[in-house]
Amino acid sequence: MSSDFALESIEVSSSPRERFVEYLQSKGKRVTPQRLQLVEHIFEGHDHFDADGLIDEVARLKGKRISRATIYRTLDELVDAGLLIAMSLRGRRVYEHDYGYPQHDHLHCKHCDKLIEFHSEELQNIREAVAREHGFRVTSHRLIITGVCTDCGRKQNRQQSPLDLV
Amino acid sequence: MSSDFALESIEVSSSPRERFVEYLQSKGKRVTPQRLQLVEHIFEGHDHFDADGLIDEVARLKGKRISRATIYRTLDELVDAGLLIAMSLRGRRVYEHDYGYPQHDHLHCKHCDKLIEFHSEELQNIREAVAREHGFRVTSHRLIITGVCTDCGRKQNRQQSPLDLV
DNA sequence: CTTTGTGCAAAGCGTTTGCACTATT
DNA sequence: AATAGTGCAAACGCTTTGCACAAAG
Repeated sequence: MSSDFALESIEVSSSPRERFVEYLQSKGKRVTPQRLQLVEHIFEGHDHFDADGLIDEVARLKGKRISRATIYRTLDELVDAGLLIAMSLRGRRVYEHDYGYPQHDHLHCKHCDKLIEFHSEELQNIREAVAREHGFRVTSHRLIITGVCTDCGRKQNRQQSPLDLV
Repeated sequence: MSSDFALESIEVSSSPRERFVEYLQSKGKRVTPQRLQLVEHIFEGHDHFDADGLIDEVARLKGKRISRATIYRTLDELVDAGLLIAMSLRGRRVYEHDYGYPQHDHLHCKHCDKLIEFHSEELQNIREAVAREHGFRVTSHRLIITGVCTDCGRKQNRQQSPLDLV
């Protein structure tokens, strides 16, 4: 409390890699090159991705080869560790960074599949009000607003999405 | 325009079966016993269901036997016809009545998988505001609030859900 | 009679798993 | 040395599809 670095203990800003290592150690799991390479790659910038895309990207990475199985297993661990959030979109799993990101929801363009983030304070209130009303203990929510983004709207939206499944 | 039944063309309240038949005919599709049996069964009361449950139920129905393939194909048609809405939950498709139901969203209990419906007027406003802000043309939205329902909460929530995927 | 729908079984797609081998602890 | 992780390929669960036969228009 009276440390020179008191503020640091509130504003811990460790890297995703560090957080993941901590998590692994706290669970008695091992720190492997594959796991490290994956956290680092995933947090090098791109935000929304699926396992398949990741497999492709990682395939042409310099380091150790990483198998499909390990990628799926590591993604689960990153979700457990609170570094990633998973959601289901068109029947496949999509991941996004959780660590260091403010709570948000998504606009989903059904033409180009793009995800646009937004934040709404009021949504939090709705969530609480509804939960209270139904005696429900909330752990999370997911709001996806589906439609057509500006770019695709301009393209006169020629084709219709075959299946309107959100 | 000057018909005796001008009002009827605004407030048509036909049954799901009638609507489906209209839809099929308008598309040049055929009205088959399987399709009719399915609409009727689906709109006989139960609200949220998946293809598998439907297959089981239909299996012990008196009428014509209906194959898995036909059930999947007909569900797609019912969605196209605007009678059902499909959503993805834990990686599987779940359907619910759209025809004759007011717009609503869901609380999803991750223990017992129950879906509870609720309606929020404010959510519509959020939706519009966000869309306007991003130049997005909205066609639909889906809000799922995940947590533990009253019943499961009482049972001291012993076990944790293995995968927190919404 | 033409054309679409059905049932079957096989294929597809994303994800998971069993197992022998490798590597971390 | 003991135990957990990896890669591989096979298995899985849900959904879709190709094809020959049946039936609606």
